[in-house]
Amino acid sequence: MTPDTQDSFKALADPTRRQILMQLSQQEMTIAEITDQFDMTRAAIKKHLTILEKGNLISVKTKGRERINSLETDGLKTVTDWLTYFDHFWDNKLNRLQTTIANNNTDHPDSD
Amino acid sequence: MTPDTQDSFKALADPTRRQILMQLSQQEMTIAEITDQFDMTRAAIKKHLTILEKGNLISVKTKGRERINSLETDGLKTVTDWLTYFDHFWDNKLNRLQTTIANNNTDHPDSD
DNA sequence: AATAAGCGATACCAAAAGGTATCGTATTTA
DNA sequence: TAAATACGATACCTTTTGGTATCGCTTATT
Repeated sequence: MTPDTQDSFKALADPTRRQILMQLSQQEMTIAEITDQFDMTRAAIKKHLTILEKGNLISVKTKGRERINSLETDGLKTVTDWLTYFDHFWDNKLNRLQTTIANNNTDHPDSD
Repeated sequence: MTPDTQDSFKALADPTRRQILMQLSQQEMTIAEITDQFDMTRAAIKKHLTILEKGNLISVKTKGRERINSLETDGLKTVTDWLTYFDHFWDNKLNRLQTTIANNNTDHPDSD
């Protein structure tokens, strides 16, 4: 059950799916309820939900003939964890910028 | 110059492009240098770079006949900003979990 | 001046993504 | 029990995506 970064990023790459997540952050919803919010068929929404589930962004519980979808934070954590890799660059950005400006007129000597 | 969330998310949805970003977080690189790190043609890498640039994840400066690509934090910020929308859910997750457990035997009578 | 290096742009291709239509199944409800 | 509801699954279609091959332009290099 290794968190698959690719599945999570891919799931977030579609605007409809991101909107679904925002809806689900407000309340749990069945497939039909989600479909009502969009201009596409239930089958299309179901496909999106499958992708979101694979990306660990939602979880589903069955209740009679209904499937209730709710937000799952695991996939979001996978993505934010990946993004933290760049924190050190974020911190160093000002330094790099200053270095760039300092070296702006004099090209580095050995490549001339 | 509104930051286009879709472009940034889409740019991050490909594993090759994420790897390129990690490379660029270490050092600026030309297209040829990046290509050396991957098992695909320069044309393919160039396409990825164009998508990364559109997502505000890299910037390019021309130096003679070379194009030097460097990491740009704007696109990363666009994505992290979007993700912060779910912070409140993150905080409330324990609450919701407890509520779910409490309601586990008695089906909720209404949709509250 | 001739040649090599670094790159942009385009045409082209196979596979994946996003969508619809349709049929089947399980669960409520009248 | 019969009908409606909520959904799963599949086949099918069009567009997008990720890749190659190729040509040509500009900038070094000799």
